[in-house]
Amino acid sequence: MKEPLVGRVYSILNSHFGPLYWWPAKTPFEVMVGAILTQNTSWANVEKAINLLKQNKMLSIKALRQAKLDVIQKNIRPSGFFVQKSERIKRLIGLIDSEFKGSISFMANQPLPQLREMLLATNGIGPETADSILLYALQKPVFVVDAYTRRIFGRIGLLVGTETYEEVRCVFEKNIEAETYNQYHALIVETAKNFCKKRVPLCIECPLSGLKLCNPKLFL
DNA sequence: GCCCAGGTGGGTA
DNA sequence: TACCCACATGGG
Repeated sequence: MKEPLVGRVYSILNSHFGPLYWWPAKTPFEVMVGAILTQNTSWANVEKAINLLKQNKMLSIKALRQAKLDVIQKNIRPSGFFVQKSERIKRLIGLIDSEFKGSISFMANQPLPQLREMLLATNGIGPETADSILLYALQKPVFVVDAYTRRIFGRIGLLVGTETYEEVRCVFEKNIEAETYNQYHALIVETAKNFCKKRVPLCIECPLSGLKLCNPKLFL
């Protein structure tokens, strides 16, 4: 079937970009906040919000726990959807406090299935946000599926577009090593940022024939 | 001025 | 299940 392509694409992208050391954040909690702020939002706008939070010494679980909603909203305004996102940040902190003693390191020691279930049960945390938190903040072996993943692998022909989130995640998790989940998602985002808007012709080596397939009508 | 961005949840048929 | 829509800012 087509699935071995998942591993092949990883090799191609990894040799092109090299290690990317994701997620772009200094602490696990910063990853969590970033994961909420980036919901349907360009990273450039998220960075503005993150920088505001840093400037105002708001980017800690303690500070955001104490902060009122309207204060959080002023800080995260550049990332858009700031009313919803401020509530989502509060709910995430509420989960950490009520279920994990307010401790992210304690949270990280809990088993993956329960963690994922609790995150998904939190209003405003869907599968992508949950998995970004699990993988990049808590170091759990989960592959993150995002719009870039669907776009790139749709163009390649590996996805038809009707797959559910869980179906796409399973395709990746079955075909690559857990140690590469972190780097692979980073490579996908990097690829999309570098190529999708520039309309670079799709070019990939066929794993069976070893021939390079170039389709000038298909673009990443 | 228009389109889109590293989603999510709620409503409707 | 399969669509629709609201949510909001900032860059191209």
